[in-house]
Amino acid sequence: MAVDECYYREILTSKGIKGTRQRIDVMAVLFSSAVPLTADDIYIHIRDGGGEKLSLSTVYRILDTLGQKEIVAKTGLIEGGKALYEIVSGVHRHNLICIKCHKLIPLGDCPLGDFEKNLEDTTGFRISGHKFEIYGVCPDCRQIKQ
Amino acid sequence: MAVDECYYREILTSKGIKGTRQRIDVMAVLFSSAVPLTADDIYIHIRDGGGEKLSLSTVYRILDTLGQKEIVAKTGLIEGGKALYEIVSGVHRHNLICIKCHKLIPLGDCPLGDFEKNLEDTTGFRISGHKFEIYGVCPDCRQIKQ
DNA sequence: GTGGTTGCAAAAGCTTTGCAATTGT
DNA sequence: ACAATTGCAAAGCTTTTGCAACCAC
Repeated sequence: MAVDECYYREILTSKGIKGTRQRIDVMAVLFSSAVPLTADDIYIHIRDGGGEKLSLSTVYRILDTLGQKEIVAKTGLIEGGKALYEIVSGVHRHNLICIKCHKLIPLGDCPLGDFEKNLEDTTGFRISGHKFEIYGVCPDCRQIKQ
Repeated sequence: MAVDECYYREILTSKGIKGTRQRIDVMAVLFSSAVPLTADDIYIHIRDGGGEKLSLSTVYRILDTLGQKEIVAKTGLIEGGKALYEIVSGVHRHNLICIKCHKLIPLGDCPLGDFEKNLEDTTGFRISGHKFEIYGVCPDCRQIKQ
């Protein structure tokens, strides 16, 4: 995917940082994921996928750097004790998470626009964003019924 | 507050676990807090407050035990790398969090009941709960304007 | 008295950091 | 060429765990 690669490199250089192989790989994984990922998820994905050389500490450093450039955001949520990261994008996504099989289903719309607007008026906060995850049991796991 | 103490002890024994000094202290701190707390918050509060003897690992163990008894819940959110815990209550609470000073303002209502009901119908999930936190800049920090 | 709990210290994660080697511009 | 970035290993966190001492029932 040379096209994507150029795109990611362009984003990086436009923010004044180098377009390294490792940064591009991390961005590619995050951009192609519908759900937030842990640093370890990203590390495993790149190591087992492309076969590129990469260390876990580099992933952490890249996530931190991309966070400062507002390309990536730490979600503030944890999964199994690990922090979750996602691409910052105009599109607003939330997930439906199965508490049995841990499947994540991305939801299309965000129903919270009006609520936030109302909140700005009543509290004086300038609202910059929110985290919203819904938990339940997915249809498959309901059938298994254990 | 002997009254509260009896109340907490009663909750514990009704769940089949012992009403120890440490458990009662932890419950007292959590019940009196409007916002979720870290294990360390609770530890410091008890150690510096009542002067009772307590170790941090005990706080973690108590939070785990109370979690299994569904008296307390790990929120799934992190604050400065530490997990947050809160009392499980029928009342549904969410927080407005200032990204500058990290103040947490509890919000009264949960606007998500209808949304969840709708989601159950369209996805087949049985929804059991959700996490919802809103981020922004509080009025104080907007004035400082840095 | 007895089993459940605690304290302490050590271990086990996740994440960060120092430093020499490497790489992108 | 040079500064930025990476890899490795070690350190720094929070959280968990083993075990002897202790305490609520």
